Amino acid sequence: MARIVTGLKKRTINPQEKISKVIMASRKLFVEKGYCGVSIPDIVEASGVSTGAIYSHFKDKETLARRIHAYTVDEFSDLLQSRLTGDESVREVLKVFTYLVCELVEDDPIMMKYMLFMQHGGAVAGLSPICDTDPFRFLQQHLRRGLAEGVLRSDQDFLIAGLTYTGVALRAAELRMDGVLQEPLTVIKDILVENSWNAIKA
Amino acid sequence: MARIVTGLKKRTINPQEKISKVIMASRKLFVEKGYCGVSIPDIVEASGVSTGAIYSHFKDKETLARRIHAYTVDEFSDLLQSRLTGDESVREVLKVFTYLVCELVEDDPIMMKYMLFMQHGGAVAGLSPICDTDPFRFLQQHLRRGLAEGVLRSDQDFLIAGLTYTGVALRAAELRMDGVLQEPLTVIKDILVENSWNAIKA
DNA sequence: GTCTATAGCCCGATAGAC
DNA sequence: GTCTATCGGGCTATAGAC
Repeated sequence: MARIVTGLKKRTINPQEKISKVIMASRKLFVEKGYCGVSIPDIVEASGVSTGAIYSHFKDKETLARRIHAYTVDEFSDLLQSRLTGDESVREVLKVFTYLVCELVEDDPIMMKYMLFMQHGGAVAGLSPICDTDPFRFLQQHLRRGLAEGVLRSDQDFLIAGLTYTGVALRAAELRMDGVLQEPLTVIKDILVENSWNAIKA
Repeated sequence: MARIVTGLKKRTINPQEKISKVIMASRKLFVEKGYCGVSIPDIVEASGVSTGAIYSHFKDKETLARRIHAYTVDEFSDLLQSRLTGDESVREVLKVFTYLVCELVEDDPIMMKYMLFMQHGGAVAGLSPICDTDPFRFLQQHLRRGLAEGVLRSDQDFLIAGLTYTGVALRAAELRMDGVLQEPLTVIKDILVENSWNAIKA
């Protein structure tokens, strides 16, 4: 208690900090090796949090995976919302999405890889596909509006328009993170915006 | 050659048949549960081939995974080539690709899921990203030609044009296989062709 | 809440009969 | 080539001291 020899004490005070460490460290490991390829001892080593502490905060490994999933989707959703004021045109909203993806790929590739790759290989059941989460539904709303306003080609429905538009940036993200694309996406983001808009515009 | 009395005999004669059974059964399992989520006993049960027989044909589990990878890439490449005569326009080649993806999603979803999802979660090291394999390189060649011929917008390089075009069909495939898209891709393939061509055309 | 130690389980890979 | 039986190892999750 009163003993404060070094700053080390602090670490034991805040459990939230440990939870956060575990989530970040294991998200990184899951992205690199897949859910089943990561053991609890791996997480202990990478996070610096002991087995006991991990199990005191997460019921089991699967629960931890679900928390990571929710955390990441929320993070992406918040980032997208923070870049919008609410009165953008459909075209502008979509552009913001593409910019965000391009910048995340370069600034936080772990998070982006998780978004793109983690869902699949359904070792953990019941995770909603990333493309069916809030931020993507949000885009769909705007695409409905775009169709109603007549700025989008009318032979497609909003789902097709959405997948077409987002497919371009998301595939660019995949190729960049697989090392196929040498150039940072931040350099080519405007070309991607133009390509994907041309694909769906009226 | 020598006549065989009953069909049963054949099974023990041909080891290739077992190899094939193992590859098909484990590809399906890998797609469903991920590499690490599938045990050898699982494969034994699903394929009907015993542990010993599996290890006599594949050095270890990782080698099996690599054989599946190679088999699948070859299969896709062959399918693509079989639909081409060699004197199509760039636009036609690309259309053939999109059609193939759309039809595979409906006819052989396991194979298509493998193509899309399996690479990631690199439990097995040294697998070339699916987007960096023969069929995709082949498309890139045509896109170079398209740029040279001036039918594609000239501010993009062939890699960007390629990822843009293929991104549309591949994302449609993802969403369809995740259950987000209700309609079979065979129904919307022409819209996808039009969208993706509009994205890159001059 | 947090730690270490360990119980109990199942896996990958092999051995040895056929 | 193919089978069954099994070994050693490493995993998840828990127990019990602090």
